[in-house]
Amino acid sequence: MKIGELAKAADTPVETIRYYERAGLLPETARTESNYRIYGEAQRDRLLFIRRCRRLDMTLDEIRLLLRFKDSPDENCAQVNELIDAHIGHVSVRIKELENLERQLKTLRQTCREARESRQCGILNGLSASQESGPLMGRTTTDD
Amino acid sequence: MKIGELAKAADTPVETIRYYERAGLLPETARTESNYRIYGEAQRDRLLFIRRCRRLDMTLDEIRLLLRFKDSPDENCAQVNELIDAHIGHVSVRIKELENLERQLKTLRQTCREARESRQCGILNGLSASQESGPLMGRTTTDD
DNA sequence: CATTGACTCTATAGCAGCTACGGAGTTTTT
DNA sequence: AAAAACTCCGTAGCTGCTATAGAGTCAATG
Repeated sequence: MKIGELAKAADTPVETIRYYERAGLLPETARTESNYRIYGEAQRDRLLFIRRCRRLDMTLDEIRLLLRFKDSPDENCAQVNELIDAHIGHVSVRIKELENLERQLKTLRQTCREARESRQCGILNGLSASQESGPLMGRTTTDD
Repeated sequence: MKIGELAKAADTPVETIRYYERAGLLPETARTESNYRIYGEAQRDRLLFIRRCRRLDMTLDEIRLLLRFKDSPDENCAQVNELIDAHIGHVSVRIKELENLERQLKTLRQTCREARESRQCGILNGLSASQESGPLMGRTTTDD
């Protein structure tokens, strides 16, 4: 199949497929006389694999590693397990960070519940650092 | 103060300060005869404001908007409130996405609890898409 | 007073992971 | 035969920095 068909089959923009080739995730493939790329099922499966990993938010580097293991089925997969564990670790750290953030933002939002002049806006004032102590906890101006 | 001192005062790399200037977040500032940037307290506060926002994961575009309101204290701050609400929305969406991801990754991880040959690795096989149905739920090879 | 070291300047390139051009050639459809 | 749709390549853009290179400036030391 040609690149456009592959693009459809894997729901991936054509540009991205070429990008993956350049990035070394997809091998350089056969070409027609007129220099069009031609793909087979194996390549499509490989691309689907990549996309699946991307949907799990893996980096291209991580995916490269996984592909190496796929390409050498005799090797021991311990590193794959490690990678996934590490990835899970990153994700859960990020979740905690974002939950923290969410809490801070909501607290901040409380400081200006209604529209008013910017100079009195609790949010702007809250962001106008003075003490770097708590996570924006020190209330400044409030509605109540 | 010179840029290096400001950098210390706001715990921000010198390069980043210059970057913020180029990006229009910090105004072009006065210079010494020898073309060194000179900053006052106002600029330092502005930088601290920016950094505080960044720690809340706001984009530079969002921060630019907030700065506009800070710069015109007479205006109504409704848009500030909107921005924060929208930002909270983004963050909580992202949290949900990541929680989903975490669940998927953990499920995937279960499919290969011990090291073995790559060809038998439940993770690699699980990622080797076949049906795009569930969130990687279809168990393939398992340890038990 | 000369030299070293720390600082500053600008301009430019790099990171990730694409996305979007522009301009040319090819293939398919009408 | 002409038009539409596809493909090619190279390059530039996005975000928010970070890291060079090469030059100039300033403070402290020998």
